[in-house]
Amino acid sequence: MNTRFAVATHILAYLAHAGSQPVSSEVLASSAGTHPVVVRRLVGTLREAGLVQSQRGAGGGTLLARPATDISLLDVFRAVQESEPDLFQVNSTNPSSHCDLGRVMQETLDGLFGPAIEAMRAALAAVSVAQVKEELGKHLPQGCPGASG
Amino acid sequence: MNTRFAVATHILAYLAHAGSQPVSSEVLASSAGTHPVVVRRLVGTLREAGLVQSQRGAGGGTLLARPATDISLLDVFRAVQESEPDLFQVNSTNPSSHCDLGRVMQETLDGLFGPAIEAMRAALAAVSVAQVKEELGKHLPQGCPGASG
DNA sequence: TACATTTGTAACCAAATTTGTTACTTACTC
DNA sequence: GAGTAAGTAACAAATTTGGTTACAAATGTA
Repeated sequence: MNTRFAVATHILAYLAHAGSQPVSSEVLASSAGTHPVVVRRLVGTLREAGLVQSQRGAGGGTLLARPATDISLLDVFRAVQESEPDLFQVNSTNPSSHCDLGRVMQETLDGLFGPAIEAMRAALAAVSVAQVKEELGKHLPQGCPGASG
Repeated sequence: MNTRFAVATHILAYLAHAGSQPVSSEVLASSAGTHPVVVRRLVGTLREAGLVQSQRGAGGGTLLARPATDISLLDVFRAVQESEPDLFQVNSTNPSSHCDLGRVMQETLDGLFGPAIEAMRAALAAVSVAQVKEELGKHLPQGCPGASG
């Protein structure tokens, strides 16, 4: 199973809530239910994508690189899912010897799956990390971090 | 990488082309560039989903269980992708101890990702195996199986 | 009946992926 | 200098995936 996308969204929603206050990998890991090193790895990916920035040393941590309203779930998806969804990939290492049917099939599938991928991307692009934070706030019971504000 | 969806579509397009003539797993495997047993495994899944039917013994093989125009890529996706896309799953085995944030996050993500999944499903539902076959025919160079008809 | 063919399926292996973990270096604050 | 926290390499365990062999069950044909 692949939890990186969900964990990344979790982290970004948390950072959105923390505002300009850097959050340590330890705190993020505790909240996301994983290991600090896993968080740092993931944060590294998000940093390369320009979504967050980090500060080393005492009092350091990670914070959003731009407003939460300017980060869409599509940005997160692109950053974390190294390639476009591999759901639609043929076995390119073993092309059919006959007429290179493998390549033709790939072309055909690309053309037919394109709209599906585009539709999903559009839907993801329509949701921002800020919205995720808002939704989280609504669902959180009172007395939890973020529930009040 | 997960090639089952593409290989399944490949197989179904081939069967659509073959019409009422059963096709052996050996032929399908050769065309899809994989192993006959892999094809039989996949065909087994498609059979459970009611998309194909098989005949054992000499002259046996697999054929479509209903017209290719009545099999959508969404049918294939559902049959082959055992669960809904796990792209959007949180690490449920390790929920955040504090306020069960993990569960709340899952609920929130489900609500926000829902439209993305629905959009992709709708796009997949709009394409039939018959259309895939047609597209393949267009792309195939002359002299290949299926290029003429 | 005997035989060839083909599916159904179990079992196993190798490769890749994912997550967790330890350990260590680098950088920054006090 | 001491303490804190990120960056990163390395490794292990679990899971997934695709390929392969082997064999039983079913089916058509001589």
